[in-house]
Amino acid sequence: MTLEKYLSQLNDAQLEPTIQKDGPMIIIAGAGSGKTRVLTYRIAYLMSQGVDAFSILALTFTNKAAREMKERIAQIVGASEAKNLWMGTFHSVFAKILRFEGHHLGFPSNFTIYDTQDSQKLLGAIIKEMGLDKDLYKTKQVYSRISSYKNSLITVKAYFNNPELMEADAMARRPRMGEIYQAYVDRCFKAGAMDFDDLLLRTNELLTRFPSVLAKYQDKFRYILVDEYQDTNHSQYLIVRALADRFQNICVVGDDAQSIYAFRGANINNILNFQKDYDNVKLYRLEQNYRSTKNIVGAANSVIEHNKTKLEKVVWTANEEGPKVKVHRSLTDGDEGRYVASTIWETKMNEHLPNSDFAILYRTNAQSRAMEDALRKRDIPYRIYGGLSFYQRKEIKDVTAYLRLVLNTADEEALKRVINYPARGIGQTTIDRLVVAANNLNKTIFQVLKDIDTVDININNGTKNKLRDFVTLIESYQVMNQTANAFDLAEHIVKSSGLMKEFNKDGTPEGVTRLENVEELLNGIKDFVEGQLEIADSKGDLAEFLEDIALATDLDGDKGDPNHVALMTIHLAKGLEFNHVFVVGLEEDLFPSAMSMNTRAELEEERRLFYVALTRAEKQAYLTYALSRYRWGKLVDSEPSRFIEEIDEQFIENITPKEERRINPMLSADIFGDVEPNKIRFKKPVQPKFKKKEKTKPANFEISAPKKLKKASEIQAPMDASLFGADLVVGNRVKHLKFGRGEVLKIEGKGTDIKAEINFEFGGKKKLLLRFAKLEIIG
DNA sequence: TTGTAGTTGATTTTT
DNA sequence: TCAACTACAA
Repeated sequence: MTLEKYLSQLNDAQLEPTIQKDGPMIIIAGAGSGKTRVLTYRIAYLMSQGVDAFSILALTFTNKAAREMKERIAQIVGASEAKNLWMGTFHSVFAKILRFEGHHLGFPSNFTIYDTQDSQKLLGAIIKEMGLDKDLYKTKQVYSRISSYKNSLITVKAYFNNPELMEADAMARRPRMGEIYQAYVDRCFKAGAMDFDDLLLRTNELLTRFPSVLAKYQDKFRYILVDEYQDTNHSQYLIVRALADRFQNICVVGDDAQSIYAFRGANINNILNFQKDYDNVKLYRLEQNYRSTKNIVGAANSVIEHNKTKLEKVVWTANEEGPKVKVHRSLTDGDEGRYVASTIWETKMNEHLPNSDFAILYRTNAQSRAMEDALRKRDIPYRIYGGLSFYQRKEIKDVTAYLRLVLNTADEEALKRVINYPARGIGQTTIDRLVVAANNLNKTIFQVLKDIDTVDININNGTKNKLRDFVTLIESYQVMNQTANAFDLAEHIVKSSGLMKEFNKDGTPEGVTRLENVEELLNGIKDFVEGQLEIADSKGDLAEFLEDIALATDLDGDKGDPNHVALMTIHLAKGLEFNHVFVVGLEEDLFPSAMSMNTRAELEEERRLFYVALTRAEKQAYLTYALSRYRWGKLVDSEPSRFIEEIDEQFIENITPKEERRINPMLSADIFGDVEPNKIRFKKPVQPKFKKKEKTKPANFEISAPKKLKKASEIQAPMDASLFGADLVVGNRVKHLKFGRGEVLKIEGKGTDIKAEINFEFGGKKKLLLRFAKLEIIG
């Protein structure tokens, strides 16, 4: 397909910014208005106009968004050209640049990236070393304080020059914040480590202090595109400004109504004031929503109307009206889960939908449990996104800490993590003394370890021997790293360090899972090494792998069976879409969160978050809430969220759960008896205490549903058989969205259950249900 | 120095 | 509720 054909898919509003080649421009893109399409086609268009892929920089909010966009561009311009684009998150792109240029700032090219955990551990250690009260200086709070300094480009020096900031900290009874900040920055520097915020802050430092470096990258990135501009913080804003300053070919895309990261420093003014930052800014609006039904768009619009701070725009849709947004009330969070699970079950069976058409979105990760339990009872496959990501699990961090240390022996957090794990008889006292010695001598801990014989330190000879053994161990890994690839090294480390034995030791189910996770990590390294070898200028070495995982999120690398219900926080769901979306836990103090109701700005952010949630839905949105919910292990009463009330009534339908009345006559009489069907009562009802929430569950409810379903699928079966797989035979070559090309090995089953075993290029042999798998026959 | 029992405190969101 | 940290005994 030619580029013209692609461009012809766009409407006028989309086409204009797509082929606007030069100059500063801003695209205000409403939810579901096809902004990703505009961005990808625009990049393809630029390349068709002779712009070198190497000089295009596209910054996205997640790695996943970057990867998907790159894939789509590859389809248009070819993979080899698309490969040369600079496309990724702010963090990953500038981490790469810092590896090249970090030496200007005194950082080694193999610097470590500290994750939140590393940073907080280091801060905890510093607070302890300084002899401060840990209840007053809570590591989490100190960390977020420092993070916000960094995001606002307040360096240690700037901090001490700013009496207001110092006073604010003193008022918060933390007068020594500045010293902690200083110590933290020093220690990171000495460890050859940068935290997430440093990746941006140090980039700024690099571009400001070294004009030649700035000029180099200004000249390189002649066209800059920034997605999700409403979520950029001050630090990111300055980087973009600096780089775009020379050619001013800057295109930012965003939606102020979807700004949901102010809590971590995103500045909505970046998008509101963009037109003031550059001359002759072209403004485009994408207001037609292609994603959702009229009812969903209408409901979302009526909610966001309540916000005062916003850019004017009218999101509309030509899509069908669709069903109304359904609002459901439950007694408890457990009932809420059962309602969601049974609705998914019925809908997917009645309408023959794959699990992947459904998503459950919530405000806090803790809410996933009730949903999980209910889905598991009904055998509905699901996947939880976010939460504790794979790479943050203890056993994974244990392994990667060894890898980090091999690469960068200055990495203090990695060293502290592994020096006595598995146990080697090197205790806390010894480590404390080592840290003190390292600080006094201005050496890294590893250097002190290497010089343990000459350093004046109060450690007995037995322990010294253990320390020497440890040094020898790490150095042997370093030698191996010279020649072996990342996989062989990692495997060797897991076996020889005693980690494997340690994980093997306990036979508990958790221990087994841990082992499996380590195995998965090793497989991941193997895949990475093999994948990287195909890329020309990549060695497939350890450093690249570590950088990859340091910046990876759980949303990345969506492995396994793709046909599952998605569970995630609303924040994670941004940019995604699903046919059926359940937004659960719509209760005051939960959503909006109790911690975000102090100021109008905070509440408006919660409302934008709700707007994002609602606009994820294509066909049907459900809003659910419970009258009481377990929080902190206690059953607490809750009121419906104000956001439900804010939706224009014409777009919603209140579902009165019949089974609630049936099994709880007392309830229907006392509480709901006088409620009209389509009206929700917003006064807090007098709540009888239900102790045994499990027992109140109607027993026949779960049994009746599957029966009904079977019938439905039987009726549909003959029709389906003719639709799916009829023309697929063994030996066919097929193409799958996720697994790529493959060959059909076997076809089995009949009716709706017709399955094919296919050997894919990515992922190997898979059995797929043809009624769900969207296969394209290619030969 | 190690292991365990008991206590605490956190649940807002994440690159 | 539960994980993570602390204090204490061996």
